Amino acid sequence: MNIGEVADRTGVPSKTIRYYEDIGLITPARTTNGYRHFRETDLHKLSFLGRARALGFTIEDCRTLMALYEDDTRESAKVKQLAQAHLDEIDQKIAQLQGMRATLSHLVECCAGDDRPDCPILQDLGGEPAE
Amino acid sequence: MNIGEVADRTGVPSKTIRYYEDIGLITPARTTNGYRHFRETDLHKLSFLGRARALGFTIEDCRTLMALYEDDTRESAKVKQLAQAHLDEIDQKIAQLQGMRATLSHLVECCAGDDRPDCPILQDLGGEPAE
DNA sequence: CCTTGACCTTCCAGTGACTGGAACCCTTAT
DNA sequence: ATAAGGGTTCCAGTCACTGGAAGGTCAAGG
Repeated sequence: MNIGEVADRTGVPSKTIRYYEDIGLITPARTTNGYRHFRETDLHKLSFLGRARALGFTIEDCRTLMALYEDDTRESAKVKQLAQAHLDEIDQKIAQLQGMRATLSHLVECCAGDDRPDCPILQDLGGEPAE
Repeated sequence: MNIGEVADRTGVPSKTIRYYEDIGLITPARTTNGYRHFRETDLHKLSFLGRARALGFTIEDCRTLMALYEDDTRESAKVKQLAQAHLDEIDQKIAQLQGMRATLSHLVECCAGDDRPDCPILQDLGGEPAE
């Protein structure tokens, strides 16, 4: 299978697939004309990567997860630890965004949003405490 | 005032201050020895930038916001529009992260996390639907 | 006067995870 | 013969910094 079809079937763009080969996440075979030749295992790996990335795991996490996936003697504790750490990061990000959201939505509500220059958003950014 | 003190007082790192000058967000004066010389207005701008960045505005948004801040004839509607658009983005990000969080926390809960290899997290990433 | 240490300067490279584009090769159909 | 639609490599750009090297400046202490 060529890269285009793989991209279609896994949802991972060709560019990204080439990039993943570059950084050693996959190692597709080559045909005599130099084209990449993808087997089922490559498809499977790419789908795995796509899902892991969609869950927000970093590339390095994905590398580790793939290694664990292919290791029959793994301890599930390692996987769980990685996932839990990632979950904690997600929670932190959510909390940070919610903090931003709270401040910003308050400011947006306070701003008249008309043709006059008075603006509590700019006042706040300028250092005047918003009420 | 030199860059170090400005960094301390605004909370914006020296490196970042130099970067902001580089991209034209601030234009501090120079003393004869080549050191940057910061006035109160520069401090004020940097604090403004620090707060805007903390709210997650992009650098380009900050540029626009600063221009509006310094424009006495601005229409607050423009500021509000920018802030609202950013708020929408934040909401999208939060939603995306909460989606990840939901899936991941479910998987983490399902995983025994012991010395055995069985792991619903990897099963799911590998394409076997999680229950 | 010399040195030490804490500043400051510029410039270049790297981060993460791609993405866009140029320049070129291969295959198939018309 | 040629055109379309694949594929290939390689280089540059994204965003907002951050780290580090190599060197200039300044105030204090010996």
